[in-house]
Amino acid sequence: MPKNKTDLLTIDSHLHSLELESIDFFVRMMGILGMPRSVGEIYGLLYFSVTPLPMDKIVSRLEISIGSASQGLKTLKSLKAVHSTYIAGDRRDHYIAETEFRKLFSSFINDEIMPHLESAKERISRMEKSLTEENKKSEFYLIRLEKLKKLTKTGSRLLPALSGFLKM
Amino acid sequence: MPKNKTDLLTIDSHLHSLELESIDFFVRMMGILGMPRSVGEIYGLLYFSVTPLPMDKIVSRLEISIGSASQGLKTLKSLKAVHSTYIAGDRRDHYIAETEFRKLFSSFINDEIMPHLESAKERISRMEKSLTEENKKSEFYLIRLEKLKKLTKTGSRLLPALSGFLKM
DNA sequence: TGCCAATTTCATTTTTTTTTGAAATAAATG
DNA sequence: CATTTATTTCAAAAAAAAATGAAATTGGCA
Repeated sequence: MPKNKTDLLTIDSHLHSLELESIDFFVRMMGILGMPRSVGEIYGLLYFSVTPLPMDKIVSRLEISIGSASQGLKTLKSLKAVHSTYIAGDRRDHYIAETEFRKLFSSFINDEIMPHLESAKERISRMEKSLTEENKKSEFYLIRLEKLKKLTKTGSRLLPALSGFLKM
Repeated sequence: MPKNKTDLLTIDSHLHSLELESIDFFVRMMGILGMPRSVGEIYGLLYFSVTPLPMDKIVSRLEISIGSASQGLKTLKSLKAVHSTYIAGDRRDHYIAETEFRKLFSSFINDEIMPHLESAKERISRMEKSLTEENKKSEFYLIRLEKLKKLTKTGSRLLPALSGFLKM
């Protein structure tokens, strides 16, 4: 039983409406970035948690499996969207949401987008190699290839710079 | 039977290696944007097609179903990534890839991202309403809400402006 | 060192998304 | 206006992605 009103926010079996909205918010946000539901749920829960939460609390409050929780936290850690903190006398890891979205975007871009852009460049080289002598004389093919190169070049310059613009 | 070498690129049953690379390229690109495989395939094929292609050619060359082709073209049309063109004496629509990626991004942002940001704002209002009197006194909750507001504000300013920067 | 709680892994199940193709619809032609 | 051709729709099937939870592993601590 909760000792007082404030404790209502931390009972295992109950999600406060603020938390529900937060979870909903981040499930959709993460969804835009192609992240699975569980990742958004976990981040949404942590975002409004005053105290760091251990995995088993996350599992019980969100009612998700420990597998999902573990995998979701792994993803969030790799994105630097959460980090764990030490709590004296407790061997469990306790997680805190990183609230500087700039950092979050930055690692998302680096981890999820840039590798694709790198391999895209290789693919364009292969396209150039597979141009026949015939095609090489054609404006059409040369222009389209040029556009693809510009696309990847713009992408690999602009995207990493983007997070620098943000002040959040 | 093809009349000459150039026609090799347009035989139904055969995809030139340039086309294969192009399809691969755009399947992955569209994948990043959360688009299904078929959408990337169709765009990839059209991107290096000198002549506009009717749906049935797309179906036979990519070996996809007419349902996929129809749905994929619908998606691409709504993104302004392709448009159809009139060919005299042929009642089929013939499709051309839009190669100004700036336009493509612009409509992607408007169609796929902005609506989410709009509803995110509503969700934040609901969060404010569900703050208890207790919470309202807490720096913690107020700061987190402030950050969410800044996030959506930055998003809805920056994203539409982004395509303006691009010269592609 | 051996035990035990915490976490990760991964084969399986469930859910969601995408594709398929037949039927319905629309649109041009004779 | 009947017919043929092109396209869309949509229920069912297939494929892909995500969640589950038991077993394996890790790592602290007694």
